[in-house]
Amino acid sequence: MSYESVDALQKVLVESVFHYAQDRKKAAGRALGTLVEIITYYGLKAWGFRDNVAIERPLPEYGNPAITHNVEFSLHPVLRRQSMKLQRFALPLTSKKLRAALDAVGFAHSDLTAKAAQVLSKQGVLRNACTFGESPNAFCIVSVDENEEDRYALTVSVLSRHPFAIFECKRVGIEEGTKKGPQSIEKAKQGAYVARTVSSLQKIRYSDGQIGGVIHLPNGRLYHKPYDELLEEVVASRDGAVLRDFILTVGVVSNHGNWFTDKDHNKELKVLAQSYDWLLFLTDRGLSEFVSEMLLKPTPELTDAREAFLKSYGPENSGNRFTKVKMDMKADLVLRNYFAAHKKKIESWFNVIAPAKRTVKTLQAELRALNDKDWSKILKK
DNA sequence: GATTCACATCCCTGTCGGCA
DNA sequence: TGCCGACAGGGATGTGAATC
Repeated sequence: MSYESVDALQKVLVESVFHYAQDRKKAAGRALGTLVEIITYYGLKAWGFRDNVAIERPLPEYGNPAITHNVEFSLHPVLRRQSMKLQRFALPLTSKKLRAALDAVGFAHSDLTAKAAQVLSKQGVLRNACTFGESPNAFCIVSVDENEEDRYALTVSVLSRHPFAIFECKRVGIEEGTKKGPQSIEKAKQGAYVARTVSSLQKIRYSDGQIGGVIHLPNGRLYHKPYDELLEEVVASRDGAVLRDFILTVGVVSNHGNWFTDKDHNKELKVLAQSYDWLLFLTDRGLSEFVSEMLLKPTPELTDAREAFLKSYGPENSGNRFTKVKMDMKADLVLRNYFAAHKKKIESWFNVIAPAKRTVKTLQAELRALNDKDWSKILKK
């Protein structure tokens, strides 16, 4: 059985999983939001950005550091990287033990202030993109690559504090009893505000209705052009003056029957589309295919993910082990394999709403181009 | 040293009611 | 009917104290 609409699917989750909650629909909606985040995160990993991704980092507004926003996923330049293996290792893996292991392989980290964290718990729950050290300009994350019995392979990455791209996920359900909707779109506007305030490349409206882009250069000049043209120029640039504070902003919203048709995008969708550099729609078909294959009609390759999801909810759950941050180790492995094995199918789950006539492939190419810049040179002022 | 718990804070999602 | 402010429940995360 496949579900055409996410609303129908949400109702199935209400009955089958969230029957214990006071507000069953709200709990199911929250869980669907978590699934959109997980699809985005594991998608980014499959695209090759695992070592670049940080989760829920505070990001200051451009030129206004007094206000920061926690950003769901941010992609940062990798300044240093270290692969390592732990043999005959007893869990839990804490940041303290990790630092001792780094000392043993001669990886310098004294410039980073230690941050306590649990990389992998005794119960086999890992922390994705676990941050365990920070400095004014950089921070350090670790990923668990492989595990066999008591042996673990890890990758430690020192990332520049300033990201080159951010991703924000939003999901909005339909309000019961309304024909047009949704009303709760006000929440999605919060994401739009963040998208418009963090990057040095800012949007202005021309009198003819077109959107222009403007960057305030270090020499005091305002450099402006039609937005799409300037965006393309910045992504292709090697000039530190335009790249240093630039952030490519990407929104990922889950599909909703009332939000748009091929001919008509409603007002709220237009707000989002003109706020992010890229706005991706995770379609009903995509989200329902993932939920069906993982939960409702589970395929063997996702069994461990299903178990982790079901263990995470219910009146007697002992902590969530299926979120973008905390993930069951077995579930993590099957998700990584699934997203790597079905790249093409998963890309087809997304519609590109903005920019017009572009594809997900182009977004990947832009992210790779940004990642490949000589950041150590660009970030030197 | 690791784990558990309480608490605070923030974010996500859904709904209600007042107003024009 | 559309818009918007306000509120509420659920959940994620960080911190620090207590406990194992």
